[in-house]
Amino acid sequence: MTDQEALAQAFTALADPTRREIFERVAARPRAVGELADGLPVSRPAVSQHLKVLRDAGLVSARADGTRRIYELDPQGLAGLRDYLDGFWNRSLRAFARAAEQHSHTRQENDR
Amino acid sequence: MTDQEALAQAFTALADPTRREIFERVAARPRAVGELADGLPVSRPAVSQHLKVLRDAGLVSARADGTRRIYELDPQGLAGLRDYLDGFWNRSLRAFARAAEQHSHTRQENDR
DNA sequence: GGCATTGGTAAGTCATAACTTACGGTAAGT
DNA sequence: ACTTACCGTAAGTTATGACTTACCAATGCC
Repeated sequence: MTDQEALAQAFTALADPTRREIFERVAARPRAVGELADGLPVSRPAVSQHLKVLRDAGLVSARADGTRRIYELDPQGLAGLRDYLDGFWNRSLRAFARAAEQHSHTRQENDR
Repeated sequence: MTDQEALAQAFTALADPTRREIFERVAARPRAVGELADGLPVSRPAVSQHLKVLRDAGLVSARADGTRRIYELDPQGLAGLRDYLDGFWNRSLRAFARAAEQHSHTRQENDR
C-alpha cells in the first residue's frame, strides 16, 4: 500500500461523523464492539463496518477476548496523519506561524 | 460553526485524492485556478468546486488579482486538524509509552 | 464598445458509501 | 450437547458527492 493510499484511507475514515465518534470512543478507552455500539444512533453491524474501515486505515486494532473483540487505538495511522500535516506546517507555514499565533498552539516537537 | 462541523469539513476535504492533490499544489505555492487545473485529470469547474470545499474547510484562502483568483494555504484549518490529532497522540503516548520518555504536557479529554 | 480571459454556479448523471435486516460462525455457560 | 452472547459478513436500498457540459458575471485589453 502506498503512502497516498494509506493517507486517503485515514482521512476518509475520520471524515464520517459516526466513524469519528467511534474512533474517539475507542481512543478514550479500549472497548468491545457491543459497548461501542451502545448509545450510538446506528445498528451494531454498522459499527462493525465502521471498525473495519478504521482498522484498514491503521487507526485502531483489535484483540480477541473470548467471543468479544476489544478495540484500541493504533498509533500507526495517527502518526501518518500527523507527519503529513506537519510537513505542510513546517515547510510552508513557518513564516506565517508567528502571525497566526493568536491561536496558542502548544506542542512538543520531539515527542514522536 | 461548531468544532465538530469544522473538523468534519477538514477531514472530508482531504479525504478525496483529487482534492488533496489540489491542496498540495496550493500549499507548494499560491496559484490561480487555471494553473491549478492544468495537468489535473478533471475539468476546471471541478477544480473550482474542490476549491470551494477547501475554502469552507478553512484549508485555503483566495484573493482577487484582476479576473484571476490566487489561492494560498490557510493555516487555520491545518491548525484545527493538528490540534485534534495531537490530543489523541498524547493519549496514545500515555497508553503505549513503554520506551517513550515522560511528557510534561498532557491534554485532558473527557471520557465518553 | 466589443471581445477575450478567467472562474464561479446550475443542472443532470453516475458511482460510491452508509445504512438496514438477515444470516453464520465461534466461544462461553449450564 | 444445547443455548446464549458476541460479532463479522452478505445483500439490498438510499443518500450523497464527484464529475460533466452549459451558462453567466466580472475584469482587462484593443
